[in-house]
Amino acid sequence: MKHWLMKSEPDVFSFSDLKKKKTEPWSGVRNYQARNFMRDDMKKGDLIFFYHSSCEIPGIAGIAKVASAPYPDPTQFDKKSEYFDPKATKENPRWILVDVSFEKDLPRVITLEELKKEKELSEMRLLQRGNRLSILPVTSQEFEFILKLT
DNA sequence: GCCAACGTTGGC
DNA sequence: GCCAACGTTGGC
Repeated sequence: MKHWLMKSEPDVFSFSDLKKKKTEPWSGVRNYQARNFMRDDMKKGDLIFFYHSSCEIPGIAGIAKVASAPYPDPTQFDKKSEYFDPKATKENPRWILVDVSFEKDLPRVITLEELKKEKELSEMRLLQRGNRLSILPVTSQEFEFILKLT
């Protein structure tokens, strides 16, 4: 099983929003690398760190999981959506997503500040310079280590 | 195929 | 609000 970290701005869609809704299609990803992770590497049941970005206290807010196989992001076909892509067609969809579902709460938010302090996490993708990807792989070792921080 | 210009991300 | 870093676009 692979592990992931997915960023979301809590003002737009927070971990508690996911908990309320149970499952959410991860629409709106418009970056090829992030898309490829969802299309090629994610498997139903993979565990996800749900990360809050661009907010007062950035950090990992909870655990989610991949809840579907990959399928075309419907917002790319929707002219009224801010994610509409005129170059995408039903025959040739450009943007692929998976459903993400609530898995479990963490005892507390694990802050970015905290993660940065851990020597064991110095290689973590999230902490590398200039990382802007909204979906990142997390190694099993990193995943287990971070769980123990709570 | 190169690269300058521009837009976006996200921590601070 | 600032700005570093990076992705995308489009002219050539």
